[in-house]
Amino acid sequence: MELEKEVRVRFAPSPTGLLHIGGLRTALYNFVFARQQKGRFILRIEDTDRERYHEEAEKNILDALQWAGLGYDEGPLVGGPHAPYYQSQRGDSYRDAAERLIQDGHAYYAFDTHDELEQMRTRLLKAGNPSPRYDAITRMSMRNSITLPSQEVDRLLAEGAPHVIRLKVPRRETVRFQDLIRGWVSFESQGIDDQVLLKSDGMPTYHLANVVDDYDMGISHVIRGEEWLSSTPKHILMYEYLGWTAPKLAHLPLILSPAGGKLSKRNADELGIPVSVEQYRDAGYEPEALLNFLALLGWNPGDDREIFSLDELVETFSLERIGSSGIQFNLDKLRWFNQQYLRSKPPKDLAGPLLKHVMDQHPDVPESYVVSVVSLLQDRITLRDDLINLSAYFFDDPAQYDTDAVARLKPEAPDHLTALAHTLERTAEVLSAADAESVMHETAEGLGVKPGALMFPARLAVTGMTVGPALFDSMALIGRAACLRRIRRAAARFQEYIHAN
RNA sequence: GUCCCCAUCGUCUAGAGGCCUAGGACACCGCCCUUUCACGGCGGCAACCGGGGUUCGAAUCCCCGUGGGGACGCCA
Repeated sequence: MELEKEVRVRFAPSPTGLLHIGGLRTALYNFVFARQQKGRFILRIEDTDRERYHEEAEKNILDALQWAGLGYDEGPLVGGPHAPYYQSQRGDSYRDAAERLIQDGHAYYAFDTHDELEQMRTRLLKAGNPSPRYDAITRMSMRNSITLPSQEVDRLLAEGAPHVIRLKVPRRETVRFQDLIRGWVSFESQGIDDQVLLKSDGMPTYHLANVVDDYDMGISHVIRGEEWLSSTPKHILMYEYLGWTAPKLAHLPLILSPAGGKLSKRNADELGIPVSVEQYRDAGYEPEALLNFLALLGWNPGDDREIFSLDELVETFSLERIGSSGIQFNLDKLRWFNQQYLRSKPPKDLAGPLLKHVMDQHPDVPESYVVSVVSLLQDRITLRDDLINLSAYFFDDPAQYDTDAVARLKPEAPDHLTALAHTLERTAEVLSAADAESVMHETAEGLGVKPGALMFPARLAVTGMTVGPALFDSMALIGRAACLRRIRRAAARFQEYIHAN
């Protein structure tokens, strides 16, 4: 029986921009798999592209992971046995590997300039080759250590002439590998470019760096997006030439835009879909909801369960149950998940943002009052911040009234409200919901109308709106004095309105 | 264009040859609950891309088409 290696997985983002929602899903799958297998989750920063590097991007990625609660076992800030976890600081191992490949005849120096490469491409294009590539045939007409005399090569190298190191992809060979999600995948080597391994600035390309690092760091499973599937044969070739066993591979299906194509920044913005994790955080989404939603984007438990905490995910997750087709992003579903999480939390836990907001205007409002408001509102919000928009009348008398509703008011409404105020005035100082209800009934009876007929103007008077939580509960919370004040004021306002029309 | 991957309701999916009259969830539409709105409950609409095989039998296996996606950088 094969001895199972310790599970070590990595999330390897490139600090070129904000952490993408798809990146978070990749991180999540890696994290969950590691926890489940009692393995290690490693964060590695792939900062080999000095042109596109942004310092803030790295911070953004770290912050986003922390917000989501995906802690890593080894990586920036925390270090680990394979530090550094920045590719820009691991230069030597890449250079060594590249030179070994050259020694063994699996790679070569190439001295072509950008212009020469461009010329080559247009030449091939003109010759009717629709996809020009630097392959086994092309390389014979280029300036590299295969075509140039060895003295010339030595001279150029000694001179410090700009050069790259390219992988010497074999002419005719089938490269096969087994993907944990897709099964056997095979490529013919004719279709594979002589990939640049080491750039002229001395930095490795992703392809070299990821192979060397994954080996050095003892990565057992590479779980990454499907966009890497077509470059995997190059990696397989390198593992083979370097004499290393390749890690197990799992290529995740891509998250697609409802408009078609990858869920790119531009693509998504047009549809109003946030694409960076930061945007979701700022919009007020719960990290648990986002993670839960993301987990189900490509994976499913095989039964009807949909709500999973991170721990439950760790328990239930399996690579085998990840699908292989692309997934269209659905913001409605995420909003639904968010609602589920909001409803399941104790009101106290949701009060934060509202409390902060209220404190600016009303420093004297007790926290318990805000929590009561939350418990009244909690079932009817999608985002935590909705509380702020829906709760204004619990703290201030309505500044205006729903205009459509005012227009629908019956002529007798102001009198009814005045009667209601009279009844309310005679109740106890501390108003309970039951009190509010009997006030309503008593008034209606005295007026000879159905209580329902009174509810509508009363709600409008007290809240300024036509919808909201149970009116009696709301009145009890708002308090007798404020209700009285609001009802009287509304009676006057409504009277004016009716006269004017 | 070339190579690779994929294909069940509008969307996410269950389905590993008979359990399928194809199940669940989101969205949408009704009804109930609620003196409002939501929540909740009940119900409805709605799919096996097409064509060939294999088989007694195919959503499930194979082939071809079509469609979608990805990759074709000294980016990752």
